Amino acid sequence: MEQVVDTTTRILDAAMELTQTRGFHGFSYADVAARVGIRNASIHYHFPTKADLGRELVVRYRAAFRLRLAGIERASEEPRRRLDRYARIYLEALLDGGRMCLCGMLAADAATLPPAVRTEVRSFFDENEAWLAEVLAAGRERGCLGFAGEPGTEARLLLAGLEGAMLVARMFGEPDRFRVATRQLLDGLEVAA
Amino acid sequence: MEQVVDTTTRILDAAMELTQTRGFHGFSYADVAARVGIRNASIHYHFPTKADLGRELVVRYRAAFRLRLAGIERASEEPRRRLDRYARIYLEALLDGGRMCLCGMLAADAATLPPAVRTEVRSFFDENEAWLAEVLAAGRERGCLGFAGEPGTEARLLLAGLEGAMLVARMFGEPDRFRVATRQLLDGLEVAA
DNA sequence: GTCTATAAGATGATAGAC
DNA sequence: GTCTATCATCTTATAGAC
Repeated sequence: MEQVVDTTTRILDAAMELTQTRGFHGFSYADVAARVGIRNASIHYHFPTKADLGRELVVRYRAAFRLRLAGIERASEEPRRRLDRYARIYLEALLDGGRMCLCGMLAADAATLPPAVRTEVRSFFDENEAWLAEVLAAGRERGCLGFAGEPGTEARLLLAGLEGAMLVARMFGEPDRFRVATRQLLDGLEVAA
Repeated sequence: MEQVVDTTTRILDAAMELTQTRGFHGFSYADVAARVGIRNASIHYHFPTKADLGRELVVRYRAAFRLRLAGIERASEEPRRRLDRYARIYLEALLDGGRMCLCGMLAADAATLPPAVRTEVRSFFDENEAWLAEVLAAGRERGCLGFAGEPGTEARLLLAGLEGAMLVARMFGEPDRFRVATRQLLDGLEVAA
């Protein structure tokens, strides 16, 4: 019976959960080692420095997000439904042990982040804003979504709203706050009948 | 020539700036000591533990906010203008060395926060949501603001939007992102002519 | 790939002199 | 009130054996 997932992946899984709940400086190699069941020093074989680990964390996160976005596109044509499913990604993190969005958490750590990590986090926001902007633009063109201004700025507002709602909901340990905020945020985009 | 501000205040000032930019675990007593110009150990005289320091930080922040809210109420009767001024408080932090809202930052640290600090942070959000809810309710009653649902839930969305917009704007070092988001957020509350 | 051992530095905190 | 000295502990990281 072989290990289903390799050590590198298990390290990333543990580090991701720790980063999402405690922040990049809120955990140590010792915490990761304890969860993976190896020794502190062994992690350095897979990720020489914490910056390397952090960078890989976001690279993988971005890749996973791209897959989910592609999945959303396959699952539904309707812009509003796509936005619902998008918001659900964040809700799932919140329900999974009160996790913050990985990049939302790292954004809080911005000032102390290794430069390579910061670059990746920025790319995450750029990518997601671009995707949301396209969905919003398509929705307006179809006449099912309505908003003032550019799709790009509306996308930024939406993403910032989701991150902020996560942040506060987590502070209270009330995922429902996020649910309510999301509904309100997306309902506000519906075209008035 | 006496010291204009006492040491306790100067410690709080330094610790606040560090918390807003680096997070609660992103600075040490040594960092504070260096900025205040005293020794590491001297801080313990004023704040025995870091939890004490953190708690006082939020207590003072809340008091300062209450003063600003009172100032806004004196400065303007108009709900929309009150919201503008309210958002400006956060913008000022962003422009002052890229500071996050103290409690927004601490919300990211929620999982690792001393219990006493967490309680204070929650109170900050409760207080501000209540104030915003009143402004929103008054605006709707006057017919100058419009929104669906309860003033309380709209207030939460607004506050979460501000926190999230700060978080992302800071990540990019672009306060203008916050400015744009704020405008969009508040314009969306204006009643359609 | 994982281990033990170890380093060099930082961390929050305390005791006691001044 | 602030200092020096000291503490136990934790941190990231490296060297070298297995």
